[in-house]
Amino acid sequence: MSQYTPASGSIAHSIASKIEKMIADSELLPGQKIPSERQLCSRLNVSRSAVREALRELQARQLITTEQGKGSFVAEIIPQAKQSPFLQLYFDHSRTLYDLYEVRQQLEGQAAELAAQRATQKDLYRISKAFEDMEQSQGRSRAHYDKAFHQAIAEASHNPVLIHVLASLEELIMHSVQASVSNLYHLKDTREQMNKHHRQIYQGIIKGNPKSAQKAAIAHVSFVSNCLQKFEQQGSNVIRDAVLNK
Amino acid sequence: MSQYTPASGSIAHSIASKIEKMIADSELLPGQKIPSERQLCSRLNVSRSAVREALRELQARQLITTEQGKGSFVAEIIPQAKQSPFLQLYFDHSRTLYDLYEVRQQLEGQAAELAAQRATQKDLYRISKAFEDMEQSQGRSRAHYDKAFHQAIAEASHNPVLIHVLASLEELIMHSVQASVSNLYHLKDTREQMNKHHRQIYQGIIKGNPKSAQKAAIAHVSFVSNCLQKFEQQGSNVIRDAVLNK
DNA sequence: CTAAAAAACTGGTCAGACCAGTAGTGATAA
DNA sequence: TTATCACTACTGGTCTGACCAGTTTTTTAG
Repeated sequence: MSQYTPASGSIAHSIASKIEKMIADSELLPGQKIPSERQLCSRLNVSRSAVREALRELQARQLITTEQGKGSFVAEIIPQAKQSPFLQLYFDHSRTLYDLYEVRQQLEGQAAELAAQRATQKDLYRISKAFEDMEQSQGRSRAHYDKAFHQAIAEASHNPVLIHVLASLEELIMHSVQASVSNLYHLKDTREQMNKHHRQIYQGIIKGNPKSAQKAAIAHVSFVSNCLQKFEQQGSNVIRDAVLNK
Repeated sequence: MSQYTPASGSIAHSIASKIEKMIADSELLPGQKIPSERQLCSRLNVSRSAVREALRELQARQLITTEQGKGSFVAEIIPQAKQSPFLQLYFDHSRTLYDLYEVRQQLEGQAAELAAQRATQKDLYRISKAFEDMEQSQGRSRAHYDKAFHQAIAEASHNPVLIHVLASLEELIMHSVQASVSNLYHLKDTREQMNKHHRQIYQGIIKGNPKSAQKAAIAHVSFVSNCLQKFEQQGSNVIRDAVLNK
């Protein structure tokens, strides 16, 4: 076949998308064999290199597995949703979680500091509401309000870059950590400590005391980081025990 | 080259792993260009198809982006910051530059602080070299060494997250600002002020004084930000005059 | 009928060619 | 002088056809 087709994106990618769709539509079932590369070539009227790159893409995304001499097969397990690339990258280093929190600590501190300086009435209302919701909530929903609280503070900094970066870090952390922050709430003293931190941050912002808010935010993130670090080491059995004993 | 190497897994995958590791180790920074496919071919002594499949794998995992005619680039840790409609919205406003520097200020401070604590002999050597190169250089190349200096410090923090975020911010700043930092050097008093800052940062790190280094870095970034802000307002005619009068 | 050998698959790699965008260079025209 | 445009030398994208290295099937020799 001649070599034309300017194509949108790339042929290889469009092939990958086709196969992906077939898998998604259950036309190809897990464990099932995918037509051989040479078959796909002639059927789709493209070169083998294009097909190979397409398969390599699906391979990287763990949608298929490939064995030399045998063929390519639809992967058995698909469940894991897309997780952030950079995290997968760091997954080996357990230090990564610490690194993430180290940076986050600094930026949360800055966000709280700026929020104390710049928050409008509207911002203060939102922060107050988030704070109260958080105090009253329990269990799983607590994590949600926790997040909302921090986000409200970030937005009150009125620095879009800061907001954006913090949101990115949040996402990385979410994907990274197995023991969700919500688990920490199951330990009584931990919970009380975090409440205390939150109140300090809140007070600092409301009263327009930047340094106080910053300091509290840094202490808070630092504390959470340390707790998570401990759990990472001991495994999550501690949490389970605590939950069971409750 | 002949085609041997039964290889474990596959050549393509091992190439991908190599590049992945370089990204993880911050040897390749976000936004940075990856050697062209043909360069990688000859350097690694493999065929282009193998290289292409490796890049396709990294592409699928969103660790790199590829553009026809341009090349492949390490992806940003801050997802689609440039495309983010949220940030794009603010990009016109000159305030955005201020926002960028506000965050950068904080992170450069942290980087300097950590560098003063964690820098190895190798790090110190690199930082020293960058510092001396910068002091001796003039004109356009100065901006290059300036960047290298800050980058060396960031890497000495040994926090990959921090390194990547700073690199991403650098990218955003580059895109945002018309008046390059290098222009600032054309003003004598500005130049001297920056030299002074750089020396303070350098001394703080070399002597292992985190707080001093942090403070100097924050002051430095703050100063640069203010200067740029001024020029943005007045237009760049001031710079031109200064250059002409020299 | 069985077991070993051969043939016909499979994916993995290599080589060289050409197409299609991009960017820098230099010559030409205004 | 400056601005424009064609040209050239990059970049990635695709195609072709060959050979290597495993796996499976078929054939063949015992």
